[in-house]
Amino acid sequence: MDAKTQARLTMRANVFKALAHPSRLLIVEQLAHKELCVCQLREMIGADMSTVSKHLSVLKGAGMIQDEKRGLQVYYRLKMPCVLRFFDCVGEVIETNVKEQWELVNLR
Amino acid sequence: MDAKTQARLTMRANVFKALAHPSRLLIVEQLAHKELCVCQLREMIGADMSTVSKHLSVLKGAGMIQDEKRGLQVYYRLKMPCVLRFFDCVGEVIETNVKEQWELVNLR
DNA sequence: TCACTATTTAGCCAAATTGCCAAATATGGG
DNA sequence: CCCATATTTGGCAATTTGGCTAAATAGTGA
Repeated sequence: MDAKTQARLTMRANVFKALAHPSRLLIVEQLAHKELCVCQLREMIGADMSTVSKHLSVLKGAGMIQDEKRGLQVYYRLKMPCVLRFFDCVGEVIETNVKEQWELVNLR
Repeated sequence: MDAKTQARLTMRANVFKALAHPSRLLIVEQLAHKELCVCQLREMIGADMSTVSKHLSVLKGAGMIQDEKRGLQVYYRLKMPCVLRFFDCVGEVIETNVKEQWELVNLR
């Protein structure tokens, strides 16, 4: 694998990595509806605020969300709504997996 | 976050986690064209065969690829081609990021 | 300025990931 | 059966990630 391909794939992998955590997926889902501040996301996720802040910085670092400070709060919003299209296929993958496992269990 | 939501998000995150590695992305890209055996993928990736095998088992565990043993070789193929649709958006995200960084650098 | 709130950052530790080597497993050919 | 090849598995060290607490930073209002 040449260096250029390696670089391209690493950048892409980083985008997926940003989505590879339940809390970060919840953040993306919620921001799909409307912008939210850190404290609102903290409530939804139920983790320490510092933890949520770190998750947000991961998503921001990957270019998926934007932040804007207004008064004391920092509001985040989805910058790349195209990532929402991922979820259909992800759901399809999971559905297929579960179906197959179900059939495996019912073998006789 | 209730347990059901947590479970749903964890399953989804696992699908993204499976794609969150350069070598595994290369595997998915290559299998999009045609099925390949481990040794062919090993050449493309340039890592130890055991390493490639482990990557393949991650993708298989996530339900993204299928394997079939024929003779000495094990051939893998893409089971969920819908994941290829991800790549358009991922490319868009990266393009936007790079564009913004470029503009930042050229500020004066 | 001082106190208060919202957020980020730093530091720490546990857990997960990655990649190699070596060993185990499976298959095909003499 | 014996040997060679293809693949998987187990084990280990190095690195990364995740989440907490505590400290630092920033904005608001008295």
